[in-house]
Amino acid sequence: MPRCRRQRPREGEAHRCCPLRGRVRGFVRPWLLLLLLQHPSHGYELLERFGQDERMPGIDPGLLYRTLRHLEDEGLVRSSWDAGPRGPARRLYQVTDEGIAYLHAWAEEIQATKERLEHFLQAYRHHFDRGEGNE
Amino acid sequence: MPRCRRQRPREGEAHRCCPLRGRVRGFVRPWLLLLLLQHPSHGYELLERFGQDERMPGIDPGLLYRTLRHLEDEGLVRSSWDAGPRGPARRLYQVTDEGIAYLHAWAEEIQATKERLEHFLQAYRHHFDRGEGNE
DNA sequence: GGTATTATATGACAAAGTCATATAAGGTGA
DNA sequence: TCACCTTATATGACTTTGTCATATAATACC
Repeated sequence: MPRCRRQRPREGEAHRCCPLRGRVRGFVRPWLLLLLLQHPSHGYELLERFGQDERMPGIDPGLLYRTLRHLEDEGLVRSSWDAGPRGPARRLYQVTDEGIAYLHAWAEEIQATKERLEHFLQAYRHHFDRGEGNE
Repeated sequence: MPRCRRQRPREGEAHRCCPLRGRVRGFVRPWLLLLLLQHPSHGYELLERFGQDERMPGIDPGLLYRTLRHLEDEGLVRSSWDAGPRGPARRLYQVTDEGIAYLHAWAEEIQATKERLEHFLQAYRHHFDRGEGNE
């Protein structure tokens, strides 16, 4: 795999290859909504729920908490402080009606994206299946 | 659909809703490599090829030209000036061996992403199929 | 009291995408 | 010749998404 040549490594450090390269992005928001719809959670728990299933995208804590805040700013989720059975209080999120409408729109978009990925894979396989024997 | 509340509209203009919202991104580079592999093109032609098929993601000219340059910086494509039959000279791109290796890696990643999207859609449908009758 | 765990959060930055606009060569017609 | 259109490449300012490192604070446990 080629390394990124644009990003200069920091002083005294090995070159750190761009981790984004090779990953389709923009998929965290609908997952958060769906997980919260399955049952209301706080950030830390969502972090664990994301980590448990490898079929879900990995997530960075900073991104998770910031995304939750954004979703709340936009009225897609609502939060309330909850003094759990132990540990510090946590912010419990749940999806609003607007959030559900948003999720439906997202699901359609994801369906379309899935079809585009399928089209790509089909074109990709077609190219290399045909080319294999001739080159 | 909810509107973005973070982005302020410009003076005298209607609020312009975030077009990114609701779209899975990060998919332009492999498409460029595959299109160029099908046959070498210059930027303007790629722009048209992207526009012709709705199963491909839309692309902005600025992003296209910049992405081509990045791919070249990274050694994934090579370019040469080509004085076409008419109009100004254009930069003709073709994929390198490194670019092909990169595309193969991308294809695996896209396969995995497609499966993650399927998993999302499945969980989404499962949630709403079950919930529909009860609410 | 000191340390680990639980929990939320911010700052600096990289990467991808959007929108507007600049620049320039070449073709065409008045 | 000049104005204007098409073809073609490119840059600047900005937003959004994601990464990595780190800060902060309450609670639990020894």
